[in-house]
Amino acid sequence: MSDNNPFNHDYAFPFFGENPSIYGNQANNTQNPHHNHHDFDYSSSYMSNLTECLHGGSMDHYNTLSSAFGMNNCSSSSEVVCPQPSIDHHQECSRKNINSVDNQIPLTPNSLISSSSNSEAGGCHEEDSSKIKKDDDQCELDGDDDDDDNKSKKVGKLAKKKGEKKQKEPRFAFMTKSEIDNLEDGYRWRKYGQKAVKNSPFPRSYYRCTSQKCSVKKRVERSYEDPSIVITTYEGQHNHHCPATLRGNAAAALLSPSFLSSTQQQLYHNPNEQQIFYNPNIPINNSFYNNNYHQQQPQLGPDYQYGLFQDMVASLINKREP
DNA sequence: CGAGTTTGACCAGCGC
DNA sequence: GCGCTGGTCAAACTCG
Repeated sequence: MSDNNPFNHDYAFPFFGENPSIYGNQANNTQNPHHNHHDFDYSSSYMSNLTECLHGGSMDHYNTLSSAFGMNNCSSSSEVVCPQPSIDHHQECSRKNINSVDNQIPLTPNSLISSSSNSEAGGCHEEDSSKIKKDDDQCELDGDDDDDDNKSKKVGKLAKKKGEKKQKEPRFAFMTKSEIDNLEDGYRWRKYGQKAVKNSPFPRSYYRCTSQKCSVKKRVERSYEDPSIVITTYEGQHNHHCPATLRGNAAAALLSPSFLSSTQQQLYHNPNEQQIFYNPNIPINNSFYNNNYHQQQPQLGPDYQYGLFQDMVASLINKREP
């Protein structure tokens, strides 16, 4: 499959609510982010590059989006990043002064984006390929292995291809202020696991796309800092159309699976959700939340655009469909 | 009855 | 090597 999807990388999305107070703990906050358009300052190059992305242009998408998002080219970043948004990683990285806001390194351009290649940057967590390939392994084993007892079969499965490096699936994560854990994104998901998360009272749920041959997974967990925020991490790319997509809606078509992952579609399907994008490779530091997230603008530097991604998409839709 | 969920067990990776 | 943790499996269960 050609990499048509500019989100098929571990992109960072330096978009934050420009009015951070809306992410506070006011339960009755229903502010519509679309009311904030007048505050946006999308540069022309920013918009044109992004529009080109939406058109599926021939530009290198990585650079395009990076440019569109006002990022420097960070593909050669040697920053040590944490691919997991989990709390222990945040704390661990914080202890080690890795991308730590405590250390006055608040999401610098280099820390905002990890290598678009599959080479890990030697982070504090490196995933193992054997797990991701389990399904394939199972198919292979099912073919050449009769019914032994399940346990030995399972062990053999897991032991097979041990040591192989996995192909890191593209990940995309975002936070949504919602009371609903499993947000509707148009795709059908089967839950295959739930785990308690260290230092968090909220469990993390694991979902897999129910479509055959689609290996997309997502994790859903609640922020322990702000229980009203749901953190959803998508992994992989759907190889099929969204069952609930289009419906004759050209705007939805713009955000169809051929271009956007379910994550972005959710932007469309849930336009009233407050969403903040973040790079799942970057730890979310407590003090970052406390100092930047709830109380003031994140200090990302002059190259960064502030705003809600959905506003940006809505703006593009309006441009394309007057 | 099929699809989806729950939940305990298992495994791999990592730090110490 | 050991313990901890994240991720996954799969049997049992629930639901429509």
